[in-house]
Amino acid sequence: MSTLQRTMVILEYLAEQGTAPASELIEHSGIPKSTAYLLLKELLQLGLISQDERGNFRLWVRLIALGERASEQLDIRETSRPHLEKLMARTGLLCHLGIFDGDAAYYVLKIESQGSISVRSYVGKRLSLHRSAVGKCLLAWQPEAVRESIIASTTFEQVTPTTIATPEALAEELKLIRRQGWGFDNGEDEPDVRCVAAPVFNARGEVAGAISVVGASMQVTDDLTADLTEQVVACARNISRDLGWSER
Amino acid sequence: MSTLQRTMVILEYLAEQGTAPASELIEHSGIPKSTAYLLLKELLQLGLISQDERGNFRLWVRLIALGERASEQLDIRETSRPHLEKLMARTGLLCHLGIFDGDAAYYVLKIESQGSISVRSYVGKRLSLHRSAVGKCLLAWQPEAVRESIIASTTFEQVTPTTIATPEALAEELKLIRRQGWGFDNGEDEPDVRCVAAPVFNARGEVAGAISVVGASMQVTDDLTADLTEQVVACARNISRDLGWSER
DNA sequence: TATTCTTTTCCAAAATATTGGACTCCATTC
DNA sequence: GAATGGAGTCCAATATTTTGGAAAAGAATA
Repeated sequence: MSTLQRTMVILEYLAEQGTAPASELIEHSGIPKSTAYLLLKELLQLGLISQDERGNFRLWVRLIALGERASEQLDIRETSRPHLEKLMARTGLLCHLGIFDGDAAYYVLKIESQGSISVRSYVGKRLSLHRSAVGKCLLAWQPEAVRESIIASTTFEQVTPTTIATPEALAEELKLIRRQGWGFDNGEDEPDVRCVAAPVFNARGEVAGAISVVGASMQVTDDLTADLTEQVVACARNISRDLGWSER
Repeated sequence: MSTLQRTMVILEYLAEQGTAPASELIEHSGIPKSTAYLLLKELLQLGLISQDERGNFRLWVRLIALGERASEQLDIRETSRPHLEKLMARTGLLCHLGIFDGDAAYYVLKIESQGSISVRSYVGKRLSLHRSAVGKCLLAWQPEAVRESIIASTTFEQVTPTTIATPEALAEELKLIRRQGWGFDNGEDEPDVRCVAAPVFNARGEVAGAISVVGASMQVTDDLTADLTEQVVACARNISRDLGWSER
């Protein structure tokens, strides 16, 4: 495992835990003690982490700086923001933009509704590709080779009663999503949470991201779904147009 | 130069430039070609950067995720936000919170005023410790050893007519800042930009950050300064209290 | 299509980082 | 105050990464 991979393990762990002592980082990462201390020292020097008076480490200011610049420079994020704000205003629901990376999706923009619901989400949240509406949308429009390979390497833990359980079922659902032009999540990752998502395309016609509205199942009732879907799809299409996409 | 340092050079360059081809990164960083390609490949795999169809690199989603978590977990930032919002409402000026790291200060929070001024700043912006109000405040209350060593290693380029030019002048000014409890910047980094800053202390009485209000010199006139200073100092004190600080 | 230029990959030698284990330091317990 | 145990450092042997140069693959031009 390279230094960089090890670094990511440590930073990700701190991102989750907030703060941790060296011993915990060593145990979690499995890096030999002596190397770990060298690595931590270097991360400190680079301002990626800091250490408080009790010796605990936490993420630090250089990461904030880099993350902020990365956000600003992500075109799709800035393009989507006004559209998602409108969508949120209309639906009153929590809205997200997610993008695909490697073997997962990540929220990169979150527009909160006033009556903040109990659904916990945050920018940077990692989403499974087969247990989230955004993930499934992103996966559905990946090039076939990528899609196949991801399906093949997915492990289908049964997280809730509705979690997709087999590669066949997933492939089938992705086909459905492509056909209808939008995806959904009916409590597949967290019970009682429902999402509707739609893909956003760039000028080259590739899927650049996916937007979703999220709500508790009492908010996203079956009656509402049709209307909601229409709004999400329309919003996604508007963003795509702003990104230079045009149908056919 | 270690892999991690090289990585930072590349990421920082992309943070500045937004996007760059491999050749440019190689030239800028001075990393040998073959190593650079290996490094870029690894950064791609980790989702720290991405590559568009033309081969250009840019910062990517894992950095957004890490930066976002780092922000959220920075207590002083969340504690300061409401106070700075109030300060902005009262003064109508751009407000910042900056923290110290190693040999520079960084903005970690920015509260913009409506009539957005021409002063360009952003979260993550790196500030010189001797040419900014926030930097000078942070430096003024560092432990003496740190302060001395930073003064000794500072290079005093004359960026504007008012830039502090010698170690002696800097030491003198820091003494003044400590005595009066607040700092200022009279176009020392950018001509025509004025700032007033005050230090924020944590429960242990250490300087944890500094807040500032920024404006063009026509906005921050001499008449206004006294009143502004009072407000900034009061705001900083309130934040310090929220962080558990108590005077003596 | 041939030619040139640029980008990217490949390789074995050289440089660098990593490692286990022993050691120091310091706080806590007996 | 001796004994225990955790945290952190140090070192020379070992493993890994880095490197320049050469070659391959692509792009751009003629």
